Amino acid sequence: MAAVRSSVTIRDVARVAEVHPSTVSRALGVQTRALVNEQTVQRIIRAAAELGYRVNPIARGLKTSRSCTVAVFIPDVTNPLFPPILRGIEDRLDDAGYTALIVNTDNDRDRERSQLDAMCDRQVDGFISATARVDRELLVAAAGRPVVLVNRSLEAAPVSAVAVDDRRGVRLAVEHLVTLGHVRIGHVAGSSSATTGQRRQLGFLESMRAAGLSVPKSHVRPSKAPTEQEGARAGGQLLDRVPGLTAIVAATDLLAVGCYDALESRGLRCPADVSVVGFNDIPLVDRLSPALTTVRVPQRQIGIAAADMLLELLVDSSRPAREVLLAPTLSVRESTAAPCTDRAGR
Amino acid sequence: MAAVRSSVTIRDVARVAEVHPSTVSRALGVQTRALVNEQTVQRIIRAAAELGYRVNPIARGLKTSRSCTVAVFIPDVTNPLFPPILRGIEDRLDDAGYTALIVNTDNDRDRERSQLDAMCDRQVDGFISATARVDRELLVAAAGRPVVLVNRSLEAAPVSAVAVDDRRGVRLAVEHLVTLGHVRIGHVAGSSSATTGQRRQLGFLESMRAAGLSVPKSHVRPSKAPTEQEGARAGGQLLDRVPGLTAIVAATDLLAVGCYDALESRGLRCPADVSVVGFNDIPLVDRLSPALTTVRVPQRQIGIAAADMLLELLVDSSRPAREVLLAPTLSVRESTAAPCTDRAGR
DNA sequence: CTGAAAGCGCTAACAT
DNA sequence: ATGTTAGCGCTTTCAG
Repeated sequence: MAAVRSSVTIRDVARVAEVHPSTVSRALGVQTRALVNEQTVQRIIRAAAELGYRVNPIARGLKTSRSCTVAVFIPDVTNPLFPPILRGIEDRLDDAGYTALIVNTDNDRDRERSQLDAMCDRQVDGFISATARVDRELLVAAAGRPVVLVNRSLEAAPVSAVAVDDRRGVRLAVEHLVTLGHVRIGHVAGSSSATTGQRRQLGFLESMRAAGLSVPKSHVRPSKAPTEQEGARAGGQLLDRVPGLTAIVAATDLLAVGCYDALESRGLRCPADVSVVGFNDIPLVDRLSPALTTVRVPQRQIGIAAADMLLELLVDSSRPAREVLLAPTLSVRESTAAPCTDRAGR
Repeated sequence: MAAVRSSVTIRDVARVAEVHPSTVSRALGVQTRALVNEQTVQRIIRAAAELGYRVNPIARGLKTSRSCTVAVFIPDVTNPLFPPILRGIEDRLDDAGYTALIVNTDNDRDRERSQLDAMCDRQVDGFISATARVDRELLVAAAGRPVVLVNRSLEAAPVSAVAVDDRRGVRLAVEHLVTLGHVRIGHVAGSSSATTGQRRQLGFLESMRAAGLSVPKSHVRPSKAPTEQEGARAGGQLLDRVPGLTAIVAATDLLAVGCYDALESRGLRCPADVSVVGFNDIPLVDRLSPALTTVRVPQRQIGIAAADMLLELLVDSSRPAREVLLAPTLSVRESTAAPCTDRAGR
């Protein structure tokens, strides 16, 4: 009972249980337990508990070259998008006895490369990557270890992935605006080098068309980074160049917040003059003024699903790659309203 | 040059460099390099590079019982307070060749205990803990490995710690309010079981006294958790029970946001009727309406300092424990203003 | 069903 | 300055 910490080895247990160390190993392993007499198993388990034995994963890892460890690549924990995903991943991995090693890449290619090497050195059993850029070579470098992508996908190679259904999310936003009576709707697009950015833009074009609305090129403005500054810049361009614009769908909450700034600096009000919809539903956007209408993404579920998928691959790495899309919902708040019918110069 | 991944061992390098494996080990170790002929070192390094050799930390760890790994305990990554701290820790540890293992404890005692065991099993070299509760026994269980506390301290034992100077932070807030002309100032206190909660409350009492202001018991309301709900509850009590209250210092941003709710539900305006000050300066509080005046905490610096401290201890575990307090600053925004001189029933 | 033996890749005395 | 030897704690053939 008394858990005497540290350095009780398998040999100590063997001595007490009066068996050979290898028998202890067998008795304590879930897979191999069947190979040993039930009586003996009990005796060994009792001895182990008595001594406070705990298996040493390092030693085991050296022998088996498995570490029960998974590398998780994200751009930056500090981006409020990722903590819930991370939490989901960690909780799930933890249940399965795995530990996550978090790597912040800042979307820096060199950093990604070197950390990938470092993680391989540490013998991680697999990878979950939520970074914007996923080079084929990185996957190759994963050296046959399973990889699950989050919010990204790779056309070039069949890699398992989990993501929110971006197109559906944008469709919810557009349909909401259309129902309110909006016709001239603009899109502040995310980076086109990110899968999410591409898909959300595609979703925007699709659902506008489905609603019978035209989308001249000028209605879509790209942003370089999902920041308030970029949102203000791109949103501002939209406002300046599209006469009669009454609504903006932003690819990201922070971009949407930037649109607030763009509106304010032009003396326009939200939602009276222009409605704004965000994407992600990060903390506190429900308390802005106006509270942001946004597409809610089940971040934690995404993390859980990604971890589940990786765990499956860890058991059977031959499983075919598949992509899971999770359904978003729309949180309607104060930043969207019916368009004002009588507008001055706009 | 060609980095052939996987399983190039020290023996392969030895073969190519035509030396004994142990010489390779010495030549590649920073500490032991001096013991071997410069020429030989060069030859070995070249051979290693050629073969794409990478040391196997698992094997090394088994031998040295060091893992170049550090466990970081936080309540929850999802709390916006922690990501910047985490980032600071990870960046610093990474520079030193260490990897952080993040544990979300949810302030759950059992979870903490079991994870502590798990981390010991994984042979972490040290601990950084930012959890609210730090039991002595946990430290004991750390089994002699160095520990650094973040935003916490332990009277009972001499443990190294890094934190923001809570008292000074609250003093900045109180002095700001006093300068604006406030006299009846209330405090929504954090959990008294957390060091930060205690210190901020102490700081409040101190600085009120220093300003010559009285603080009846009714001016301080405790909260059970740093959430908006608790802020609304405790802040509401303050508003209901303290006639003529014109300002609230909250122990946390989220508590402050809760105070916004309490004000609104009573038909009071911020800052016109009551000023509110928060603590931490988490993302987006600068965009609330009104933008929250709050004590800015150098989170990332705290993380960096904690990692530095642990790294020192890792080098020399006999270093005496010390506590480092980092200076906060005040971000004055819109939620504070001079008190209204003519007020109706309040 | 259990014991014996070997070895994962590395390091650290000890010897030369 | 380098080689020899032993072994970290565990798993896994292979025998019995």
